[in-house]
Amino acid sequence: MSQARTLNDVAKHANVSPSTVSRILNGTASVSPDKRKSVEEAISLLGYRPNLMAQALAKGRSMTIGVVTQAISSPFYGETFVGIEQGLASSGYHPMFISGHWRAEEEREAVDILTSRRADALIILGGNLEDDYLLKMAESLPIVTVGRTVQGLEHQSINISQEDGAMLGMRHLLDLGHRRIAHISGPPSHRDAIERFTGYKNALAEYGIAYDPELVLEGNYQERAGLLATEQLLSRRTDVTAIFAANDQTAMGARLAMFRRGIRVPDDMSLIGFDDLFASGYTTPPLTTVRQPGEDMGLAAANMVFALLEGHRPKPPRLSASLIVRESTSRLRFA
Amino acid sequence: MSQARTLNDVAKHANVSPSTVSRILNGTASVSPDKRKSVEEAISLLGYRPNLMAQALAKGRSMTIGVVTQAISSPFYGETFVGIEQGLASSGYHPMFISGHWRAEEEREAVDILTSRRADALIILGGNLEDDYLLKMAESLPIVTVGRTVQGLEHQSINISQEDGAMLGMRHLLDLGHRRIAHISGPPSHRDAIERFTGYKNALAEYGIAYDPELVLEGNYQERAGLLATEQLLSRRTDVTAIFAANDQTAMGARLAMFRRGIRVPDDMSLIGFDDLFASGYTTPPLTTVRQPGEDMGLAAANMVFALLEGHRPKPPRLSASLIVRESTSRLRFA
DNA sequence: CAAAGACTTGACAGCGCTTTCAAAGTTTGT
DNA sequence: ACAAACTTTGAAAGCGCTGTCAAGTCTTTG
Repeated sequence: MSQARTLNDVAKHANVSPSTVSRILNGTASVSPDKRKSVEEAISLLGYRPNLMAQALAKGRSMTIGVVTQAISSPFYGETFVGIEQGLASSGYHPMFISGHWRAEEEREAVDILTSRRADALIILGGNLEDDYLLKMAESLPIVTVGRTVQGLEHQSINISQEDGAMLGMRHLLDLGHRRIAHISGPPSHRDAIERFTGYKNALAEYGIAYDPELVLEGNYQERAGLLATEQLLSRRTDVTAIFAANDQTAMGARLAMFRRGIRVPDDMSLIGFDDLFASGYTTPPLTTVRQPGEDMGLAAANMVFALLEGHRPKPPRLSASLIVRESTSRLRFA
Repeated sequence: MSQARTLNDVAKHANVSPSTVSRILNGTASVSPDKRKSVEEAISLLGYRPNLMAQALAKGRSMTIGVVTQAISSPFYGETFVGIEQGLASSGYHPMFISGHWRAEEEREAVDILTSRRADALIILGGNLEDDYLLKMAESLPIVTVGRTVQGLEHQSINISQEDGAMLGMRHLLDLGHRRIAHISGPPSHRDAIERFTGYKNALAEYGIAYDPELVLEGNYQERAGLLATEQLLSRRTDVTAIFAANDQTAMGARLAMFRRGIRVPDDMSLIGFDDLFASGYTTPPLTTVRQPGEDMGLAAANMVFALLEGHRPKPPRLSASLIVRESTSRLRFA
C-alpha cells in the first residue's frame, strides 16, 4: 500500500510553502505564474489528491450531504436519488445515503451517523421521524424534508399533496362511470398513505357516493400485500369494478391477483396506481397511475440545500401529482 | 447553528484529560470507574458525538467503503446495495455510492472522489473500468469487484458465470421444445451481455441448432429497447416461438410489444428474462427468468472487504445463477 | 520493607489541510 | 526619489482526535 502523498510533499517538491500550495488548490489568493506552474507539475508528478478528511477538519465543512432514506432499493425513492445526485453534481458535494426502513429508531440512528460524519446538510426522505425532533435538528443544521411537510419548516419541505393526487386518480375512475371502487391502502402509519386514503374518501363524497368500509383493505405498499388484499376482496365482493391502489407496487400485486382469477384489466376491472414507477409503463397492460415527480423532487431538494447552505431562504417549488392515463382503466361497461 | 461539542468540552466538563475521554470512547485502555462515569455523564449531558472527520484524520481510517455503481436507481444493483448495506451493518463502516453510468471516464472520476475521501476500500459494481487500472488501484487499496472478474484479482472478484446462466435459461426453452428462439441482447459493450449472448449460442449448438443471426437483436438492457427490438423481430419473422431476453427489463419491453400485437404469453410465445428482479414475480404473467443472487453478491462483497481490511486473503463464495420457472414459458404447441 | 510490577492518567506531538499575520517585494503617485 | 498602497509568500497556530511517553499511584513480592 503506497502512502498517499500529502500537500507537504507537493510543497517540498515545488520548493514552496504548504500555504502556497493550499492557495493554488483553493484559488484563495493570487500566486505568481511560475510557482503555480511548478506546483501544478509537482501535483501531477506525484499524483497528489487532497485529503478530504483533512480539508473537512480544517474548513469545518465535510462536503457531504446526508440523505436519510427508507430503503436503498426502493423503486420510488430511486428516482429521487437520481434527482439528488444530479442536483449535487459538480458542486463538490456528495450524497451519503443511509436507510431507515421506516422505523423512527433506525432513522434517528441514521441521523446520528450522518451528524457524526459532519454532513453539511440533511435531506430526509419520508419516514417516521417526529416533527419535534426534526425541528430541533434543524436549528443546528440545514435540513430539507422530501415527501412530508414539517410544521414550522414548511419552507424547507418539498412535498406534493397526496390527497389531491389521490383525488385525481379517483375522479378519473369516477368519470369513467365506476361507482364501486375499492382501495388498497398503504401502511396506516405512513402519512402519505393516510392522505391518499383521505383523497379516496373525499372523491367519493364529491360524487355523492357512500363510503363503504368493506371496500378498503389494508396494504403496506408492497406487491404481496396488494395481491393478498385483492384476493380477499374478490372472494368477498363481486360488485367491485375498479381498484385504486395506494401505490404502483400494490397495483402490481392486485394485477396478479386478477390475472390468477382470469379477471381482465381493464375490460372486467379497472386498476389505477400511484407513483408512476418507471416499470409501470411496461406492465400488461401499462398502468394508469398518478405520477409523483420523484426526480424533480430530488433535484429541488438539492437546490434547496444549496440555498440553505448559502444562508438564503429557499422557495420550495410548486410540484404536484399528475394523472397518467394508460391502459389499465376504461369506461365502465354495463354488463 | 449551535456549535457541536468537542472531545475537549467533554474533558473539561468531566475534569479529566482529553486522552482519558478518548480512551473511554475507544476502549483503548482501562479507566477508573468514577472517571468513566463522570465522562459518560458529560457526554450525554452535552450530547457529544465524536467527529468522524477528526477521527479519520488521526487514525488514518475513514470508516467508509466506496461503492462505484452504475446507476443508483438500477433495480438490479438495488438488490446488491441491500446486500452491501447489510454486510456492513453495525461494523462502523458505511457505504458511499457514486454512480458511473457505465462510462469509464465517469467511473474513474467516481474512484477519484472516493480516494479523495479516503475510502478505506472500494467495491466496484460492474462497469467499464479497464483491468489494468483496477489492478494498479488494487495495489494501494483493498478492492472488490462484483459482476466482473479482473485478471490477477480473481480472489477479490465476486461473479457468477453469465454464460452458464444463459445456458440454464436456454436449455429450459429448448427442453420445452422451442427451436426458433430469438435473443435480444444487452449493450455489446457489456461483458455480461456478451457472455449471455455466448451462452445463447452455446446452448443452441449443444442442441444442434444452427445459429441464425437474424434472430438476435441488439438491446441495451432497458425496457424500451426490448420493446423496439421485439417489434422489429415480429414484423420480420413469424416463426419465432420464444424469446430469451438479456435481462428482465428487456423482457418487460418485449412483453409489451407482444401485448400490443395480441400475442399471448406463454400460449403463443414463451419469454424468459435474466436477473430475477423483484418485480418480475409480479408481471403478467409472472416471468420465468434466470436468477442472479444480487443481494448475496452484495453481502459477499462486504465480507470480502472485511477480510481484505484485516489483511486476510478472502475466499470468494461460489455463487451461481439459477433458473426460476414461472409462467411466461410453456411447452411448444404444434399449431 | 524496599524493589519491582501493574495501573491509571496527563502532556504533547502529530494526522493533512486552512487561514491568519506579518514580512518582504513591487508598483504607483507625486 | 520616497512614501503609500498593493501583492506575493512563509511561519505558525489550529481544526478534533489518537497514541506514545513518562510520571504518578497502588500492589505485589522476595
